Amino acid sequence: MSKWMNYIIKEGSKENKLTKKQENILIAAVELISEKGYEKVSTAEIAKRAGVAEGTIFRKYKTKRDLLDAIFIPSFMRFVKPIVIKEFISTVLDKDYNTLESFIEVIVRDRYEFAKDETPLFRIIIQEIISQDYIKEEIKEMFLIDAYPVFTKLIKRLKDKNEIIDVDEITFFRIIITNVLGFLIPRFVLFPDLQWSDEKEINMTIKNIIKSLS
Amino acid sequence: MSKWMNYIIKEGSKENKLTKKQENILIAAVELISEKGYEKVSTAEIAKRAGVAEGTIFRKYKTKRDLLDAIFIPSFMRFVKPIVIKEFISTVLDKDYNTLESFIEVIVRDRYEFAKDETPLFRIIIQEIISQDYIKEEIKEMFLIDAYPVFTKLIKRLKDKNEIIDVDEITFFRIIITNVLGFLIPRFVLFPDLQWSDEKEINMTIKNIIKSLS
Amino acid sequence: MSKWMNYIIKEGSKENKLTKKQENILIAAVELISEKGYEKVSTAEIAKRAGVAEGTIFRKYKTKRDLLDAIFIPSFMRFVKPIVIKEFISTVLDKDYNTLESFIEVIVRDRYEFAKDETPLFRIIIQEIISQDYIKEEIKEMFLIDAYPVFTKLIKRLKDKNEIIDVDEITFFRIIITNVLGFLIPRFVLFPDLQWSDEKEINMTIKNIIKSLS
Amino acid sequence: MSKWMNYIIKEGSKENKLTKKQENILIAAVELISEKGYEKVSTAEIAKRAGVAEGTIFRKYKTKRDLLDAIFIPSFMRFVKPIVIKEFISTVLDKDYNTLESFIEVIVRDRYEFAKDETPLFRIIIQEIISQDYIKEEIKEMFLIDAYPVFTKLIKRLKDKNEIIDVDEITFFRIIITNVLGFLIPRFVLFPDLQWSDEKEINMTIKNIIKSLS
DNA sequence: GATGAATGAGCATTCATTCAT
DNA sequence: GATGAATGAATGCTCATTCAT
Repeated sequence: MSKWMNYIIKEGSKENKLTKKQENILIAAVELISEKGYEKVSTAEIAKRAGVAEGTIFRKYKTKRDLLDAIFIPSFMRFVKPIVIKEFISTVLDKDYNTLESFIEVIVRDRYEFAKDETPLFRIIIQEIISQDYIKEEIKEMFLIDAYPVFTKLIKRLKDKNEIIDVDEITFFRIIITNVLGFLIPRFVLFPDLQWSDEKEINMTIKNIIKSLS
Repeated sequence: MSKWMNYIIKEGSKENKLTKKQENILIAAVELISEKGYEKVSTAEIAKRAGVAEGTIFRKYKTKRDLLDAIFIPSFMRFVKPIVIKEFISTVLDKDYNTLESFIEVIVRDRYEFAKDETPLFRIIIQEIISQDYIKEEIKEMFLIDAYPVFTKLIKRLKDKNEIIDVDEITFFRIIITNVLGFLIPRFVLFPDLQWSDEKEINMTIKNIIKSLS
Repeated sequence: MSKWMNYIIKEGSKENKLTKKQENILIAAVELISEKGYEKVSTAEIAKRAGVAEGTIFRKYKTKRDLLDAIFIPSFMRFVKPIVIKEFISTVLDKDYNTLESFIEVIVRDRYEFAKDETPLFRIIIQEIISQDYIKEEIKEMFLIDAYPVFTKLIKRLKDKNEIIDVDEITFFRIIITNVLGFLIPRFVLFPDLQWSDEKEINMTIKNIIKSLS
Repeated sequence: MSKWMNYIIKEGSKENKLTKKQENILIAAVELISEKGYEKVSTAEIAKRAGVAEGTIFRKYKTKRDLLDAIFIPSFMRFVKPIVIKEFISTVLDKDYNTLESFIEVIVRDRYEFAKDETPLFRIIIQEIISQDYIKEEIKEMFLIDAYPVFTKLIKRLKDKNEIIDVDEITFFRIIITNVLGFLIPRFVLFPDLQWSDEKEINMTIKNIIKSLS
């Protein structure tokens, strides 16, 4: 089981400890939804692959949607939050990652590692962001509440060092997101079978972000 | 009605002329599928928005999937083929677009115009490519049959002029696709509401492609 | 076109002359219903094979059932009536077919010829008799009104000649029907592909009827 | 509930025990299909008569056709197999039924008992044989694999005793089938309401078969 | 907690029939 | 008379969800 599958299970278990069966349900759901898409997978199918009765899913998750959220939300958080939360950015800035480049590099590589190690979860995240409008609202809100003030500080600091141009917070965010997803979506969702030189792509993504900002 | 909506309708009418009601069905289907995704839209919903009886849909389109294909296939062709078909590339090369930059610029701007003018169709295309594995196969096949030989010539020519490095055809194709979609998907599908400087993004996309190739 | 297909068309034409298209509809309907059964054939299918528009069928026949009746009723009459109607029996009795055997032979051979020459119509008749309870009522009524009195006379006459035992009219009728259908249904509907010695079977059927009656 | 309705339910229960509701579905289906024919009965109608929700039918039987097969196949086997399987024929031959007449009598009376006790099932069998061509193929195959070799032995034996003429296996089979169905179809399917002297008909059927064979 | 039979609203699809042209 | 687009009720079937055991 992957590191993050493990994390989701642990997360869920803060409130109610997950049984082995509940674990299997989550694993089966991630596999199937990632392969076929949320709408095309039936709860009966998930139950069958998980080796449990059809009703068992609904003991823990009131609805099918709840089950998806139990997968999507922590995955999404893990993927997005580090860009967004105070602690992460402070840490980065306080450390030797004191330049723009080291900061961007950490972000890109971390996102890449996640998409690579947890491709099924990454696929689910992308599917959901595309099809669920409400998620875009959540992202916007999350950005405004959590990221905006931190970004203000960060931008000021980098600008003081003459490392970046005078950008507003939204543009700063957008440039990073666009470049990261612009690499990871074709790489892991659309054309995973093509020949990719990942290291080269990562470096180019980093450089593009920096160039856009400086 | 948009230019390309119009095109789909005209296309269909080569064989069987579409009635006003059949037109309304297509328009309603594009709107709804683009908004909610193919799986989440019911034929009853499409019929209702189109102002027709549910049975009317099935007079023209044998299945719900047929209806989607009648929208998807011509849109997809319009989006992808110009990169791929002989005539287009020959034309480009024979004209004053004789340098790499002019060639790339035409491709990027054309794709951008399509995604901008026909955003609902573009959203449908992306949804389908993500969820339908068989489409990836079709793209691969289309590439091998149509694009590969033309690309060979094009690459040779550009290399002779020292405009590009020594890349194989697949890499050439991949670099273009990745960069174009890496811009257009966040721009029109994921975060259409953010503030975008389209002209700047287009230029950066062009430059990134060129840089990757040279 | 077979003799009896021709007859059905002529029959219908007593009131309204059938057009060529209406003829084609009848022909197509007989073929398809005989092959696939009434329920499994759609009016659209019949229209297509007949080379007419879907609506055309309903100009002549108000409902699909009307169309079947236009085929079934005259076919059925042709098949059953001769046993039942006065004129036929009188004719038979007045001629040199003056013995039981000649009478039975005419009936059996006529029925056989019909089933052989008009197998599709015969199949439709059998299908209908099996599935439509109201037809059994019609047969009963037809028997009581038309056949009963004639049979009374016929039976008396044959009994006077000592050719038959003392049977009531219903039994007389039943013995004939059973034996004829007991041969023709397996022969033309159930197992038409087996090797059959028709002449031998016909003779045996005749003999069985006579034996049952004498 | 009849003996064989009971058997169908038990049969099904070898693998999955049938619930009371599933039993009711089978009973309702047999009644309705026998009365109106498979095509004319809707699953909604069956569900209503069985007193269950429509979805309940499809929990056990994936399709409406599966439901019919669950009724038809064991009924058909019960009706046909004894003529066809080794054990039955051996048993018959080894016992005191050592003459042709006793053999034929067992077959005819068994078939008659089935059609009498399970008339609805018998009606369904006949409907199906008439309308489903693939069943005729199955019968042919079953005959060739199971019955043919046993018939060869049986015929040889009877011929050695001078009880029958020199007939091939197919003819032997056909004569029995034709005569049995030629009695039972008019008796139980077409005109069940006529006055029948069953004992007399059975004897005549037996005699006809013997006469045809000797 | 777990089961799986049962539910019933919802779905895509069919098709006899209508009617404006 | 003929057409064929349009209809809408009905059909077989799916599936998330419930609940008695």
